[in-house]
Amino acid sequence: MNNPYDPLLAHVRKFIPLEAEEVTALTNALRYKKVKKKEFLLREQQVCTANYFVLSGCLRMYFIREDGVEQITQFAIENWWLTDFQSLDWQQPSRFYIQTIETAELAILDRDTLSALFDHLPLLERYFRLVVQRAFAAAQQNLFFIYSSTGEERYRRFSTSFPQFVQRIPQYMIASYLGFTPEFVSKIKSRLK
Amino acid sequence: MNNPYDPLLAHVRKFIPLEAEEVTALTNALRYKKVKKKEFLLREQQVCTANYFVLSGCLRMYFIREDGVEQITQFAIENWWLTDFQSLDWQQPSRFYIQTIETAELAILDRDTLSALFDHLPLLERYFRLVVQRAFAAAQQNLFFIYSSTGEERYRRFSTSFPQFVQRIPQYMIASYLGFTPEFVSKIKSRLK
DNA sequence: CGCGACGTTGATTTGCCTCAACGATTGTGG
DNA sequence: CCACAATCGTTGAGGCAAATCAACGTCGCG
Repeated sequence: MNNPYDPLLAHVRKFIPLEAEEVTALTNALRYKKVKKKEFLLREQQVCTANYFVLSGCLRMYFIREDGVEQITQFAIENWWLTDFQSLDWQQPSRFYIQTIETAELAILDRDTLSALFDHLPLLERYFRLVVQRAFAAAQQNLFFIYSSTGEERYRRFSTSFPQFVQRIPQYMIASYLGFTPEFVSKIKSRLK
Repeated sequence: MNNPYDPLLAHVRKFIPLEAEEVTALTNALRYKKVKKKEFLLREQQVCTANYFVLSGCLRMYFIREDGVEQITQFAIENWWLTDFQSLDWQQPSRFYIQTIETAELAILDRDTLSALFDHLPLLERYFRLVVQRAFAAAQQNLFFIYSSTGEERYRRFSTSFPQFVQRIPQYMIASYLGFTPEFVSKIKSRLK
């Protein structure tokens, strides 16, 4: 009964009920993949073909600014989906990279498989509607953070709201996500003591 | 056959097919409202109860920063949905205001009505999944803009990508949305000539 | 007409970046 | 197991983009 997708099945069940045969259909649609640290799931210019669910480990999504600096836009830890919808929906080349920060175990849903699965399991539309809605709410929240007050304040709120990220993720990546330089984060930290 | 919801029905049909009786069900679930300039649909601390579709006119969503300045996070013109999902999903007090910029005609879907409608019209889950997915992609795109290059460049990209906004919306609101002061926008514009 | 809302322009200030040098830690091959 | 390089974090000096503050022009509207 134990299978590697258990965290995902539990996540789905938080939103919709699942019959035994539906579990089978869903499980058959998934691909399992174990990925080493710093491997890429998506690179700039590639067309994104899948949605990634993190069973264990940690991912980041980022793009390269014109000045050559990496700009992180999202992290994903256990129980988060990550993909570039802009590329996935319209099959356009992506402007983003998706890369593992730590060794990770993933449940992968390919675009075509998923769209077939929806016809079989209509309630899954609700699950993904709610998941994307939640992600969108998080993006709105993120905008709220970005524009609230000073950089120092922003760092303080981030590290109190998401201490699990501050522990796991290197400081220069936190800096990138918050939109400033590693040096500046360092100076903020020394000021906070 | 002509009814005020036509733009919305057309929008839905871009994503899913609609039978005549489904049109009736959907239409019965909607509320029509004509709203004057500068009226509020949501204020800070209120719990958001509905999702708003713009039939005509223009809305903005914003919050008040700690220093008292209004920070706009989204605009909505014809054929866009706007709501605070964070407040709507978990029935929390909102941190945002939603206000009309121009006189507007709205199609309103109340939270409870919508959830009943989903059981009746399962395909509507797909419609909203795709709409929210599209909104989320736009939010990702917005983050990309925010962190790409300088303020001047950002203004330039915005005004070439969304000229319809620059025409309709007062300059100080564009400034707020882009995250800088009205004075600065003014200076950029003079530099661009 | 006169007032309030909006936009412009200039002088000054400041938050964060840039650049550079220097510890601390990690990991890797001999 | 050590030597050495690479990676990551810290600290300080100087610079720049955008904010702040203030004054003035202009338009629309009661």
